Amino acid sequence: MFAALGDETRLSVLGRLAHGEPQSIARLTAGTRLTRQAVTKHLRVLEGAGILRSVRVGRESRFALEPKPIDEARAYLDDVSRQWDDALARLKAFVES
Amino acid sequence: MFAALGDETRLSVLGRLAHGEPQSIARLTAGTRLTRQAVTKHLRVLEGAGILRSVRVGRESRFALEPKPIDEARAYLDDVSRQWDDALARLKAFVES
DNA sequence: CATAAACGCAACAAAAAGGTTGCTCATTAG
DNA sequence: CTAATGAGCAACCTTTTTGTTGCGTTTATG
Repeated sequence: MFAALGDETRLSVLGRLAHGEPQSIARLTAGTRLTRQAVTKHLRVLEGAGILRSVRVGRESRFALEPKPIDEARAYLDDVSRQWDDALARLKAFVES
Repeated sequence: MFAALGDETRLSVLGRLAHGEPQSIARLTAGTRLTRQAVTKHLRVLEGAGILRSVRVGRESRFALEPKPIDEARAYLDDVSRQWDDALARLKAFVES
């Protein structure tokens, strides 16, 4: 999941898909300096991580965002952050005792 | 940032640091099947991403969590999620009009 | 129907990531 | 003081990622 997000190209694709409608591969390729196949691979990675969902309509594949995995990632970070806060609080309590 | 989180070993290190006190490299290595150097590399990656902070105390380096970058990542995911919700809302409004 | 657009698949090349080994240095413990 | 522990550095190897090129297939368009 995080590995899928850990790439500039994929993050930019995500950004473009986040605030618009589903887009085809050719459309997503325009605006990058990469070939269509390179972009395709990135899209498949994101799809494999469950972040995107693709639908074939006519001769094009349209990719759209799938918000659930993103929420899960957010929840995970919440967890880490909260655990750390707790650990600090315990440390503080220990030091002050 | 996400790239730094996108590795099992590093995630587990993060998990172990999240709910405890700062730990040395040798300590973090125990419990993995990796060599100390391998773990060291992962720690440096996390440090390079700003997720960890290391302090040399005596002959050991202790690593601790730095919560700010994690909050930033969370905020980013919030953003993407919110933008997508808005996009869906706009689409819905458009369809119903 | 002929052509072009959008895509999938496979082979390949280059670069980056992940990991090990060997050696050295500094710090602590006995 | 001596030995052992905790680390840093560098070279090297293997695997994964990232990207390209070439070719074939399906769908739309003039």
